[in-house]
Amino acid sequence: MTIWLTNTATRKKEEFTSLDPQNVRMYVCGPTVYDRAHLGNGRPVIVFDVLFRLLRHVYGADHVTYVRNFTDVDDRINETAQNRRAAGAVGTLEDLIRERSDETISWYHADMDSLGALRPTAEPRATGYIAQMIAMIEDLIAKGHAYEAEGHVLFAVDSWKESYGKLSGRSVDDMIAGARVEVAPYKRNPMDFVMWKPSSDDLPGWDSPWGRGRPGWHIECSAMAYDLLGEQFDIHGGGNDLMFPHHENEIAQSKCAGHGFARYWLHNEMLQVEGKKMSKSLGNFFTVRDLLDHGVPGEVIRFVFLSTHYRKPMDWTEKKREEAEATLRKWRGMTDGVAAGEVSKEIVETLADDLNTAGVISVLHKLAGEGDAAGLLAGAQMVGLLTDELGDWWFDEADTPTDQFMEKAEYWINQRTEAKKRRDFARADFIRDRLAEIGVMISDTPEGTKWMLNSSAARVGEWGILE
RNA sequence: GGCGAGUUGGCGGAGUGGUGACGCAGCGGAUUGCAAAUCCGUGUACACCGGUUCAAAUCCGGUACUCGCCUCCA
Repeated sequence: MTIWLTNTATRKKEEFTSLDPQNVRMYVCGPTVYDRAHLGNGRPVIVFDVLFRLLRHVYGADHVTYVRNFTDVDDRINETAQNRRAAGAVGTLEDLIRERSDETISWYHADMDSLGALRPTAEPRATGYIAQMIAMIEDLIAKGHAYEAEGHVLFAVDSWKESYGKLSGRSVDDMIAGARVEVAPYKRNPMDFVMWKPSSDDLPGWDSPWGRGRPGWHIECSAMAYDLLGEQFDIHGGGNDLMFPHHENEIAQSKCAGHGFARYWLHNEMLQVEGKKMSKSLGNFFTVRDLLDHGVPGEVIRFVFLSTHYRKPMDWTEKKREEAEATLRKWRGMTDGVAAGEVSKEIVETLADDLNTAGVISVLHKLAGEGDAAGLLAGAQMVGLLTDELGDWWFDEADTPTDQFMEKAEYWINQRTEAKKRRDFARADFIRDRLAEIGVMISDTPEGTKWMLNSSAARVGEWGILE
């Protein structure tokens, strides 16, 4: 089985080979834990979860290391903590910062679990690797790739000028021409970026050779990847908005420290909402939790995400949500009580072709059309769909929520059957429509009336509307 | 301005040198008290202009348009 991946570093689809098939290593940039994850944050999580599953399938579940960090050094976290302290919260600033990060991480876990994402092998927090970052910065200074200025330590892009910008296809000179960089008199080159910056007393800080301060954003990934994955590893992933400057800076730091760093770079395209960029100003900004709370099952979100290739912009629309739900409802019904078969070769090959998840869904449709429930289930589970964990939103009569609900439902279905026998179709249709509102979906079959429960119905359990 | 991605039938979305993927919707039919579901049937698609080729939606060049990044936003 050959896996093909589009490597941003070469702009080509390449055959993937691992440095060590016994331990395939992948690093993905995780969230800054200042607030709930928005829907866009979910995309790389699902994309790289699928890759993780594929790698585990090909190399074995115990032979893949997947690291995804939590950035818990951030001014927005500090701000929340400061506000809480001002509002009378007890504890030191560090405690309050920790509290904020902890709660955000627990939300993130809950939300991403709802999308059916496996937990990575390791989820390091930046604050746990300050010593490693300091050591790396010292090394870069010693090697002449970084310098201290006014309490800051900056990376000197001129010391790496020939390679800086290669990943994102820019040159230092072009970027300076654009000149959208922070003006700071102490920078040798305007493109130089901060690896360490001083902290005032009301900000979190750690002692360092350059005084009490905190790390810049990029150094954490270089340090953690080195510590957890070694000098060189297989795959580095993230959203394509991170390509520049974040990934470019990671590369500069790590390569200049003498590390081989990542061999394959993967970037997912951005998410849009109804054709537009999701942003607070457009009023189309929402979190994963918002959707879940509005009754959109995590599995439906996952399906919609998988239906677009990861290198294309993905448009979240209400219509896609509806179609995804209808498809999943059908597949869930078809595979209910069925044991998963073998994952078809076609599924794995399609997935291995640069994570063609949309193609996989096509194959799943085909299997469904052929009535191959066992194959459908196995293939879907390969990409994290139709799993037990994501099935809570859907269940049929075999999984009746309560005996009372069951009794009520059967009572009214019998009432309807009686009405039908009397040829009182107005009464029968009334009952059917009300039951649908309550969440009981009826269908008459040659074997009698069957029903299933749609837990996302508007008035679940409101039997009063029938009486 | 610089860099990058994209443009496929009503909608979504694969594919990729040579028989109209697929899903949804639509239309016709079967079935049904009516529905739903299911089944059968049903579609002169590949932004535009050149080029290469026996053959291009697929390769090459250009144009237009859309989107993203260049601001510690995945």
